[in-house]
Amino acid sequence: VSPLIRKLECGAPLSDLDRAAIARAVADRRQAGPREDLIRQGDRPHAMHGVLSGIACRYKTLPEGERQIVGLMVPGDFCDVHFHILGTVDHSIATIGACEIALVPRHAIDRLISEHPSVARAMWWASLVDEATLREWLLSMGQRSAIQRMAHLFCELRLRMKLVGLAEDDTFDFPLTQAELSDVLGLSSVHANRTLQELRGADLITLRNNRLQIHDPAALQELAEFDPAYLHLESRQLA
Amino acid sequence: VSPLIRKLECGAPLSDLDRAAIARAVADRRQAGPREDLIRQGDRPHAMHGVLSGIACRYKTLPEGERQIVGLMVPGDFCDVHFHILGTVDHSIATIGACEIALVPRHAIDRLISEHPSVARAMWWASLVDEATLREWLLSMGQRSAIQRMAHLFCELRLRMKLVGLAEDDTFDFPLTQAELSDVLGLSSVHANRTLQELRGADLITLRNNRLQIHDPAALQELAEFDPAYLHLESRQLA
DNA sequence: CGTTTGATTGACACGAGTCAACACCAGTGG
DNA sequence: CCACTGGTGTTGACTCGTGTCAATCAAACG
Repeated sequence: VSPLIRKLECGAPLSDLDRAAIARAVADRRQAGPREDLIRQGDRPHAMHGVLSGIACRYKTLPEGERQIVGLMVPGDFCDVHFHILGTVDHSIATIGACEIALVPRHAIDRLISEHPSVARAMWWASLVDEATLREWLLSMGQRSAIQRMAHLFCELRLRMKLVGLAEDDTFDFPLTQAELSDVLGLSSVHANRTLQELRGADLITLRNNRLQIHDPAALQELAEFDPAYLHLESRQLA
Repeated sequence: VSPLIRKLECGAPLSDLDRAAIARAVADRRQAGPREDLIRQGDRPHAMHGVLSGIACRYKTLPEGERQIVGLMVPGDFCDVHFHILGTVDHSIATIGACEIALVPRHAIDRLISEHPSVARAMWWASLVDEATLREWLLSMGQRSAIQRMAHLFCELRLRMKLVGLAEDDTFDFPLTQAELSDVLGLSSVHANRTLQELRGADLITLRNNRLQIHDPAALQELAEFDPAYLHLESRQLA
């Protein structure tokens, strides 16, 4: 099954008809290379993007070039459910590694939403979870130490990947370079490197060949003071 | 006019009928004292809150008690347009100083939205602006220095207050204590104090008796690297 | 092969946190 | 009227987490 459907099913129960309609809407796909901008700040996007494989990110930059990644999209996530309301976009969206992207034209979204209320509700749920995640990241950034932030991110990604069936054995693809990881966490890349080594040294994780393995999820969650409530999973797919 | 109507008008043009419907929906008011929790993490709120006067905040806390304020609501802002989709709430909402709060029962929201599409669109616009603001705060937290963060916050509040007509002469109510300000910015209260004094020393602002005056908005914006694009104001009410 | 990109390490600097003391109120109650 | 209080703001001294700069190393790649 498409991860997009899997993800939406977490937000609302879907009928076979709903699922079929989603499948039709996301039939148009394209491959995107690594580090490719999908949407640039100021654009007026005409289609919605959904991530089928790989990881994409939202980011904002400052005049001097400092970059902050303000969101990660894993398979199953939509990038821009609602941009047409705001006219222009206030941030950019780019792939991290290579990605497969579903393109949903505006009229297809509109039809999907108006004809399938459950799907509309599920997409609404997903965007509220995104917003809650943003708040949790802000909490992290403001109050957690570097190592806690990093641990917290890994805990979050573990659950999000698990949700779409991509985290067997607490191991999943993690295509971010350390520089990108530091842009997510608001650290310098040097410090990100040292923090990563601390986590490795404590035998909590292994990161090799763009695969991240979490050895002891419970210990990592305790270190991070991770509480999954903000993901609103309701135990539908946890473990 | 109610600040709630003023704010919504920025998101979509409203007819007299729309305005009257909003006015009816927000007719039920209550006074809230300072530092009063309106919604607690885990609650299932049954009514929507709108701020009529004063300032309220969203916040999250860590087990050890560290608090991060993840949003400020000024007059005209709704606190929880959409909570019913998610069941429980993942953060708390509290007043800062004394506030006047409009309470809108669930059924009134539903009716407002279904019978007045322009209002629905405006509320949607408002919640997308909230989300964009969250992203900007995350950028601030990750990449801007303490003094830039503080300057940026003041620039943002100036525009948001102006939007609802509450920032004559670039001066507006600012009821936050320094401790609360530090919870917004992710600083210690000592450092917040010193940063504030730096801004005062540079003759950029005056903060006295819970009133904030911005002497030189342009200079403050330059210091903060403030770009108002994320507020999506479209020059409807700027100056 | 050289070239490039990403990871790693060390030395050092600096922004921000911590702790503790003190000042300045606005209430409050004796 | 005046001590006493508790909350808030202010200051200094010191610590420590993170950033910066620069060199080196490893792996990928044309």
